[in-house]
Amino acid sequence: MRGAMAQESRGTDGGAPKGGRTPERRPLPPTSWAVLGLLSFEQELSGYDLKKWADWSLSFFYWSPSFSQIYSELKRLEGAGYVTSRSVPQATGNRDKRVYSITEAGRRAVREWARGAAVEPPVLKHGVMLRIWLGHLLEADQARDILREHQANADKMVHRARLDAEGAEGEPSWAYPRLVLRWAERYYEAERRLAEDMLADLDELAREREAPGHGEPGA
Amino acid sequence: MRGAMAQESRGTDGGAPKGGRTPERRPLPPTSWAVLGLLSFEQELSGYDLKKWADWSLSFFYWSPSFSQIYSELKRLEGAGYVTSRSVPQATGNRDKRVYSITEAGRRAVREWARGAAVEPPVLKHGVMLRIWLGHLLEADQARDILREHQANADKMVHRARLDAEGAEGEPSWAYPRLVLRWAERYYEAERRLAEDMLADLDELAREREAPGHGEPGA
DNA sequence: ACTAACATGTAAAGCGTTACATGATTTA
DNA sequence: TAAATCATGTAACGCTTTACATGTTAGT
Repeated sequence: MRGAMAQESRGTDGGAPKGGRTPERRPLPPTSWAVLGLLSFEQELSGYDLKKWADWSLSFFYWSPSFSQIYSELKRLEGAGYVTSRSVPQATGNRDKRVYSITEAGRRAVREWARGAAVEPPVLKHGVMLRIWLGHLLEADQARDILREHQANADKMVHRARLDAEGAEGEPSWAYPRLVLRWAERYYEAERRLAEDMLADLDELAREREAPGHGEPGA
Repeated sequence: MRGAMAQESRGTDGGAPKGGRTPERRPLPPTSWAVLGLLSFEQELSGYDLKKWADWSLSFFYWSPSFSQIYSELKRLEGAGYVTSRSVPQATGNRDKRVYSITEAGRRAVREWARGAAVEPPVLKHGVMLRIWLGHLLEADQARDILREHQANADKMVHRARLDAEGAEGEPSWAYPRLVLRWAERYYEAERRLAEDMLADLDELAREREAPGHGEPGA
């Protein structure tokens, strides 16, 4: 069974509801748009491929998905009629592969989302800053150690983003992803610099505490 | 007897398990540490107060909590024995207020967390960059519009962080929060600058597309 | 012989937001 | 008289991660 001619396309029921009540008219969550967005570049991708592409570019500024989330997003998108899939038997006796493509409706939907969405401030969850913010609970010099480790992490990201951006050179269809990877490179450089500034501020704070009585005379 | 006047302290059962099996030995989620951290500065705070303090500082780099989350976190922390609460009757016929304080066990726990947690890369979810990344779906100049609106948002954040940092001046116990607010100020300035660089890159991309054939000769 | 990569999924549990519910006081 | 502030919570829902389940092939 399961694929006479490597085809067996499934679930193109989406779009129009079949029952009396609408099955799901709620807007898709942002991560769905990210997956659909990935499919708007390439022809056919498996869940496994999608994870790789996401790690290669989206992970720097948006999202580092798990396999399980990729697969459930694909199911959702298929239910909405935004992607179709077909099963591809593997030559090597390995498990069959299911590859996904964006539909015309899907392409229209991402385009509308990308054009019409509101400009919202980025969401940042900075655990390092949370710990510095609790500096009164740290031991002497521990804030410094945390910041230096954070800088090392930022350096790694700079290099990764640079490599990935270079990998995108020459491909005209990746012009925008390349732009964003360049942005990411600079972003993590900025993180590094900001940590440097904060280290200087910590020094100043320590100096003020060693020599009290010099507190701003104006206040 | 732990308070007889306007007291009614509840839920100090935490710490040691009462049944045969341990009720919850899982580590607290990061947002719990954020709430406990807030309580490590001030003596007694209500859920409402906590929200205000969180908006004032944590919201810039970590978390902008909802009331419902604050209240459920407080319940969790009370169950763990990290905070205690007492009810304070309001003079004005308004609903009673419940104020929370950190316990010694709580203070020890946050301290250990702040000192021992791993340095993890910050989590960033940048919707603006996601849309630029999908630039091939946008209309001409739309990427630019998005970036400029993003810059305006960043400017607002710079001003807010500056004001809040100034508000923290002179209070020695807020030295570290003030440091982090200064960091936030510079962070949003950097966001602004990065958007400026990207606008320049977009111009360059447009020029390359108008005058083709100049593509890097070395490749 | 082991590890990494390929390949896809289910189940459970926790995190977090949004909507709902209630009501007094103060300020415009 | 309308809105904002003070004040606390429940319920529902949806997003996300983690653990589990399974098996082949290629490289070290």
